[in-house]
Amino acid sequence: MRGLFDGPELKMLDKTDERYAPSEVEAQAQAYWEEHGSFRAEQDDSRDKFYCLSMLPYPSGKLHMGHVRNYTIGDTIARFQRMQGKAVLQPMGWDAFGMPAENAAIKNNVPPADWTYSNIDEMRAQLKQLGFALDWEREIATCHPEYYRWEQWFFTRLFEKGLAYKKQAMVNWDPVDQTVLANEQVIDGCGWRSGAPVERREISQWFLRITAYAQELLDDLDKLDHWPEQVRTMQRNWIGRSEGVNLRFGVEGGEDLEVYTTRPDTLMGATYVAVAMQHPLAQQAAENNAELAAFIDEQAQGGVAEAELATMEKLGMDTGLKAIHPLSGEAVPIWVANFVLMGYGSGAVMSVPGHDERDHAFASKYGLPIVQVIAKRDHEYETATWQDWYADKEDVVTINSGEFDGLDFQAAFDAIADHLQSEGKGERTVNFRLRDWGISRQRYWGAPIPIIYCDNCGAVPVPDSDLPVVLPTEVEFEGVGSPLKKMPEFYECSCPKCGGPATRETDTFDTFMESSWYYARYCCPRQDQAMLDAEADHWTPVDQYIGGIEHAILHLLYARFYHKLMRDEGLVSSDEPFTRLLTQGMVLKDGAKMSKSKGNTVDPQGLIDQYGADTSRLFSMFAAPPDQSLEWSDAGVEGAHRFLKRLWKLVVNHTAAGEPPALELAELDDTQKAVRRKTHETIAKVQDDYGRRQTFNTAVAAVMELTNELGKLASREDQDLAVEREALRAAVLMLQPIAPHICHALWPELGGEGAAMDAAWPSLDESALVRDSIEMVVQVNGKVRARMEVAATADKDSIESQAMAQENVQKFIEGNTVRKVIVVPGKLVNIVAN
RNA sequence: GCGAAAGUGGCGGAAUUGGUAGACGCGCUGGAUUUAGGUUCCAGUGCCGCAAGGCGUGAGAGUUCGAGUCUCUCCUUUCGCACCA
Repeated sequence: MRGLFDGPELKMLDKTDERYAPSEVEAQAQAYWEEHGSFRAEQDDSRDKFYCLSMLPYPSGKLHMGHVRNYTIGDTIARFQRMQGKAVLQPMGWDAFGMPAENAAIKNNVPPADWTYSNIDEMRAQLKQLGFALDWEREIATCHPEYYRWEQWFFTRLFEKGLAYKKQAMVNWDPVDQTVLANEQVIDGCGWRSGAPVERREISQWFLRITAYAQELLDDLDKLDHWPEQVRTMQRNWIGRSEGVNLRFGVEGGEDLEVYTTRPDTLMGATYVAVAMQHPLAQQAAENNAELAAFIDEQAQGGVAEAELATMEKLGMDTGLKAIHPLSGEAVPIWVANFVLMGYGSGAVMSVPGHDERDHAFASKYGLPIVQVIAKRDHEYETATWQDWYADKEDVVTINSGEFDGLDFQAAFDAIADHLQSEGKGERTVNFRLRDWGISRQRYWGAPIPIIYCDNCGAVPVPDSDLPVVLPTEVEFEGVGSPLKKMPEFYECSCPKCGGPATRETDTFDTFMESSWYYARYCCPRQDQAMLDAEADHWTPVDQYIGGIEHAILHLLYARFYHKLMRDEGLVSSDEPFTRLLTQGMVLKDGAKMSKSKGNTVDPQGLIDQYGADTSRLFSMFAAPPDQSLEWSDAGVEGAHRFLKRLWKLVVNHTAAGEPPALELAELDDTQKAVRRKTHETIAKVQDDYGRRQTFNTAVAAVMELTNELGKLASREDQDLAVEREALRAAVLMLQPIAPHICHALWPELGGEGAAMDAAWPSLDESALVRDSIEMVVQVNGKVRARMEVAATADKDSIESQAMAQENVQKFIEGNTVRKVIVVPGKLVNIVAN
């Protein structure tokens, strides 16, 4: 079969060829776009800018269906906005650092860089095959020194500002492989390779002070009114602002013990204090207590993931030390408990077993005293079970609290906080659940942390002139520890301050560092004099961001934080990086997430080869709304393909009937008017679905309805053809964002000027929407009993009387009294009778 | 354990502001075209019932003239939990 086009110029279809041949259609369309630089983004002050961004992929090998879905959503929005007249930027790049490259290196004996770059080449080719309107001139890979150079530079700025600092933090330690494990590498408490029980171990690591921005990160969530509410809620909970009191228990013969509580009103119910195993008091007590030392040792087993810590059995042991209660002056025991985390607050908590479930279970287990200090107002408080003792904040009063008795929550909070404050034993504090961001990774395939350690000068940032600190790519990879630690040519250096012998940091950055600012770098990817420039400020913030819901907290919070850091460095002027967010759902097969380990993946390449890019794109947009999970279906793909074939044939048959005359609105019969109304209803709906609702599945359904409607134009009168032409032109333009190749081919057939992707969105004729009459439903007691045609201009009274006159309505109200009639104009009438 | 979602025919889903439940697609059934398979086209298709009608959105309660939609309780599934990306 010969091709439909001889070259990238727009050509008319061969009228003898009625068959839809996606591979040829798609190759021709892509050649045209390539030739015309159709995807290039340029600043154009005559048009509004629109920055459409999909989360950049990790180059793991080949595209998977999740990628196809994500980038089709992004491309659909980008192409739609372009048809709305916007200057659109849609870039693409690679989140190229990470563990899988190291794992592949160990397994296949390939350097991580080689593996990564060859994956990028493969995936780039696939993205091009799918016809995404990406500006490839702006492509970046985060493993390029030209990219991470600026991240290193920015880190040294943060270091100077005191926003980057070092402290001890817990990691998963594999005692056999002598290496740090990621949480996902800890399987049932054991290392994934060695199988050895994992230990919790503290090492010195770099942190970014995200807590300094906690309040702003929380407050600005209110500005993000185009983000899904659940994402904002999750971030709010993650930041976890609470108001409470930092208070101090005295310790006999030692420094005061500080605890944080949000419930100072229950302070009189604190019958013991629990400290973390790494707390100095615990360590001190263990020195003279072999049993306690053994307990602490034993509890160091296991991983550091919060889910693991939160579900493990709550165990503890008495230190033998006593704390002095700040109100009562009584001595209460100090216990070590495995659920108290050194990293949170001060590593110590006051325990109120009368009103906290976890404390209650712990106290019951170890025979510690339980005291009730809150009761529900106006109730007998001697109740049978402790759960009835009320830890609520509403409608409660304090009891058993001496001078603080009889107060409600807020009064007790204030009275006790004020008392502690005046005694110098505590102060009101705002606390956040959010912890500072640990950015050190003991891995090779990442951006080197630009710090030099000098015995005289301490930690010294690498000077700008020495950046980037380039990661060596020729490495021996054995899988035990980072290769950088075995490369003196990398870590041996001299101190930038004093010139003395010094050692370079061998840890690398968390890969979230790269993905926290790439969106800004796309705007000026080749800028070699600065991290960002004016073009970055022109395009940012991103107008539409699309990515997986799994990034709802970490990535999105880090990127928001980074944006504020860059703002405060004068690099951007906005407060938030992403104006609108769409979180796409997962791609499932047989009800489970597609994954290699489950063996239920579908290779998009096979789909493209068999059906073409347009069918793949159409299916992924039609099968489910974008923010919900998408259930894979081979039959559904067939259905999408069938629709494209039908569309192709519709256009071929239409053009075969000859060139239609101009529309003569006055001459249209009722059928023609109805089809024309459908056309314009569809334009209005699809525009709303693409733009406001972002429900692409219903947009496709609406276009399908429109093409189904064309079957009603049975004859081939001139005005039939004119109405059909208008409908088909609209259908092709409305489908262009989703199935751009076939629409590119069909558009000139329908008299379209230029390329379909450059065309303006079809204009809506409001007058075509006008109806003479409307079908309304008549209910009796909420059940549908009749349908009737009502004049569009009818008032409520005439609608009501028309409804009452319906034969079936009379039948159902017979013998009853009509109590009420509700008329919802244009929709229904409900007659209440009994 | 904590946080966030989801649950509607045989299947994916629709119902946008509390107002006709099941749009659109798949599948299935029947018919037409075809030598046949496939393709394509037409009609039907929530369940029970001959029909009239009744029932029906995970379960149970509530608010309302009216609830898939709002409130409460419960069940199930999925996602995230700070070193996977």
